[in-house]
Amino acid sequence: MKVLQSYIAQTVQHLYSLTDVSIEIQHTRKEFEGQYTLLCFPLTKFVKKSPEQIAQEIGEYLLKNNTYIQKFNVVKGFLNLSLKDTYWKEVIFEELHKNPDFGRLDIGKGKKILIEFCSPNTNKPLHLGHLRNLLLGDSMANILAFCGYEVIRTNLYNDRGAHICKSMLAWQKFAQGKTPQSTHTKGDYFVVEYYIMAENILKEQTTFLLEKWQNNDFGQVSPEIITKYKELVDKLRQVENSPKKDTKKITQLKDEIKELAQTQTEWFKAVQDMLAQWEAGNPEIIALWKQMNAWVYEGFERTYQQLHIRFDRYDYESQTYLLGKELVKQGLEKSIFYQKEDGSVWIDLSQEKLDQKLVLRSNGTSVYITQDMGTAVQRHEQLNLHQSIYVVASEQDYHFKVLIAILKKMGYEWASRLYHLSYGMVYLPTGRMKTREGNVVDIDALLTEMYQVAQKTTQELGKTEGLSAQELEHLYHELALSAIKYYLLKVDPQKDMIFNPEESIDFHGNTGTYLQYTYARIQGIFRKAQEKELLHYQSADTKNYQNVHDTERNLLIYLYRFEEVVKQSAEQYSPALVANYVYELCRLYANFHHEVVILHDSNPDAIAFRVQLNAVCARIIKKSLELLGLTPLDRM
RNA sequence: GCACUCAUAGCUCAGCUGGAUAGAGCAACUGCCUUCUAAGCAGUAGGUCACAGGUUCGAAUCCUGUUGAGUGUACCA
Repeated sequence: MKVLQSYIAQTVQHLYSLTDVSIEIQHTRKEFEGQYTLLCFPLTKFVKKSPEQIAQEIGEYLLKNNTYIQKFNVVKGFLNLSLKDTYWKEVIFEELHKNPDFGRLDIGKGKKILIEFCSPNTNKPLHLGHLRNLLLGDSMANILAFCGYEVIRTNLYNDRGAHICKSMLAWQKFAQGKTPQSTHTKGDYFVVEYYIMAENILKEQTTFLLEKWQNNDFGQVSPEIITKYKELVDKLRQVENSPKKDTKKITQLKDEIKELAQTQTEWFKAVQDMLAQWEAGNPEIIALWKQMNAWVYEGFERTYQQLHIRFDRYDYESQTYLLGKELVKQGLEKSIFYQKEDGSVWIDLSQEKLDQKLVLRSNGTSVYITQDMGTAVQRHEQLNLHQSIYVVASEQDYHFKVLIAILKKMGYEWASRLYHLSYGMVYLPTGRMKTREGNVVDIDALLTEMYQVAQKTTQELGKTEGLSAQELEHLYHELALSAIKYYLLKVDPQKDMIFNPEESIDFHGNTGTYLQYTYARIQGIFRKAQEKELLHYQSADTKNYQNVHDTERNLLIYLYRFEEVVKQSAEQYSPALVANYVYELCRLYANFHHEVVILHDSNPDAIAFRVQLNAVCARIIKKSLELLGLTPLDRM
């Protein structure tokens, strides 16, 4: 396409003496004859002729002067060009066939890039939301590495804070020394039981307290809290009694009241007390904290292994949450931040339309954003990074806008290269997942279920003769993974999506299974070739092959786009582009496979060409699958 | 209230960043296993690209407004 573009640029220069015009070429739509189409409309601005006339003139010139042009036709302002078989064989096929690394780029050569993904709390098993995060991060890392970047994969564990103390406190009070080992439970599932216990106690105590408050029984509650409570209740009444019922506002106010009551419960105070002890370094608390987190990490590791996802490093919030305070101090001196009377520190981002933002509490402790500032600066200084990518849910769009704006204001030149790879929510057909309501799909359970479906379907089809039990197990697991991974990755990251469990286990149509099936068929051809002793065709000369079939040409054109797709997916941070590409490629292969017989033909040149084309397809599909984090399967 | 994101077939999603008659899969219907894997292929049916304006040779795509949905919103992480 680039070659063609330069030919046309020369033509335009020769015919109209124009140099700096954009030459717009695209692939010809199926309904029309030809493979490439030049849009002549843009040229009408410079040449005082109709687009049809320009198309005709360029077409005639190219036909006369370019060896690869076979014929052309003009529809309105579209110049459709058909290229000779020699072009497909000698230019396109040659490059695809001779370059075993086709698609690999060096746009990231010498650049170090850090990608942070997953970043879970250490109090519950990983669920569907984490899965989308993990898959996006993993695939993005693969794609960037394929583009030449030195990629560092990191996972930031949210391992401290009140939410962690909740499960610790519940364990301390109720576990009677039980452990994951003693109960034969996976660590993350073990810990979440205590987290849920803690949440329930908090809920019970809150409800109890609210009932008392409604009857004006405030006990020892401080006057400020009482006034605040009464204010909120008044507001709620106003909204409820106003003619247009703002349900969103009502639930918001109700939540605020609940939160207020929560802070007055015994349980909440005990949690806060534990957090304070943790921060003070109480050895007993620290030991418990380490123990419980270790259980969770062990559980997480098993899930990562199942998914074939690895990290190069782990960051722990407990080690980074104090970072950033020094930066605030420096920024205060440079008047990037300002201090209020109560001692809290703020930044004014109203010029960026992001309002005022707190960066240090009045008691001098840091908030979430302070920590992120510190972590970003530390990473860039220690690792000499070119860029950082944060794979984090779209709920935090605002947070990352603020973070990047602050770092820019502080004068870090790399701040403009921080990128928030924001991905949309994963909903169930029944709505949003909520731990409390128990409609959470967690990764382990999903994998188990998919494994069973893969097993059942495979057994019903009965095509796995001769495979050992171990090989079968591998097959089922990889099929299950392929289905899930592709299902989540094919959707544009930034869009919210609905995860329909029934649809995701469907193995027909636009699915990961289909991709694997296509790949397995390709490999099947090579097995057959070996059986029939036809493998010598792999290195045979294809120069004499005439009459390239339509399906072959379509494959060549599409295979050749792989490089462009890789580049785009890296630039747009979207594995979905690779996913959709490889699906379309598999469809074209199925087409080819259906239309021509690869291993039987009266013409040996045809067999040679097709066997070699088959090999190129195998390579590009394999690479695409790997970029998405799927393990290509030779048989299924 | 304000900010950001989204709206395409009954459902789930594409649509190469402004190009031709908007594409797949699922679900429904019809064909195709005596040649390389039928987890497949071919076909039928299904659309006011939320709505209304604007920009221009040309708009699902860009701009403005309206409606609807989601998310966030100053001492939680």
